Amino acid sequence: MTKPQSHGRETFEPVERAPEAQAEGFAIVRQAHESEMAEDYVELIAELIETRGEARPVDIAERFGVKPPTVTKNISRLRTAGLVRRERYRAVFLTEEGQALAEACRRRHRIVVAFLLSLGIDEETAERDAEGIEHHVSDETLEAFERKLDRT
Amino acid sequence: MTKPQSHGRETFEPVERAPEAQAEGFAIVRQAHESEMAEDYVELIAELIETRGEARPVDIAERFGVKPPTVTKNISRLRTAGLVRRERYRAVFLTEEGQALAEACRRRHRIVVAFLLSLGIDEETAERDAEGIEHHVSDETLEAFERKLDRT
DNA sequence: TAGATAATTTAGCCAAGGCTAACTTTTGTA
DNA sequence: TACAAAAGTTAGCCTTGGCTAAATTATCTA
Repeated sequence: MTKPQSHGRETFEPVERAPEAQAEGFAIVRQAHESEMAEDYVELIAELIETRGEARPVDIAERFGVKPPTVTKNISRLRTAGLVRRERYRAVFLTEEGQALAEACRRRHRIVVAFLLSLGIDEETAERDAEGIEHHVSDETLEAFERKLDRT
Repeated sequence: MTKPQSHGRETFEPVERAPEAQAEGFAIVRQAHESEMAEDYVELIAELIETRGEARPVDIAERFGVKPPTVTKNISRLRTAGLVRRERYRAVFLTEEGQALAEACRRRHRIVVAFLLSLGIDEETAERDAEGIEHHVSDETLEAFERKLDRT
């Protein structure tokens, strides 16, 4: 089934890593998961405000494929985190902090998508994979993506 | 702060996507999160068995940076899922299915790491980013990574 | 402008995956 | 071989992020 391959480490024994280093890596991944919700929301909210002037819970729910009560709950978490400002039963807006985060996330998202496209991946797949990948791309890796793009 | 860039879409308006397509993308990401635990565990268990003959909960806990009770709980979930076989108070082993999954995950992991290294990213960072990224790489994207590696 | 419809929230449920404290079993050694 | 230390489990707690059903508020339209 798995045809013999031959790039780099493929044939080496697994890289030996100190348990603590490995544990730290998993801690980073767990942490990334915790900020994913916030990042996805501010990103989408910024997009909705830009394209239609406001971000309504009903639209957020539709885009995420989630029910309205879930959005209400998450929005209130974002409010607690200081990323979002709003009045009950009204549309959602971003605080300064929320805007800054959204800006950074959208930039990263664009870079990841562009990078995947540059590998010859189709748009649909690039967009979907980027959604999951972007939250786990370190600054170093993002820079590497940019470098590759610039010399295309 | 953000210097003007110029790769691909960077300067375009956000890609307009149908809400359903976007929702499906997020559903896929959520699904990936649900299988992450299983994938990380079988991957590590396979590694431990290979390097020291058995996978003990205490070692699994250390590598993940997690407490033993968490490992017990998750192992029992894997058992329910048919990925793992074991007796109480004993080391953990993989079922056929578990081994197959571990094999696929390790292969994917190696490819992602090798690909990041090929971009000039340092080992430590490549290893850490791969940990998060690997679970969100589609078959198409994995193939694209392989193609790039093969022509290096 | 009143009443129907649409949007939002509240309350309460669930599973996942963390944790600590306390208990049991296994292992290693005096 | 008995007992101390190490490993594993159990019980019970917490937060996150889903859900449904039902209540409330806003909006649209006849």
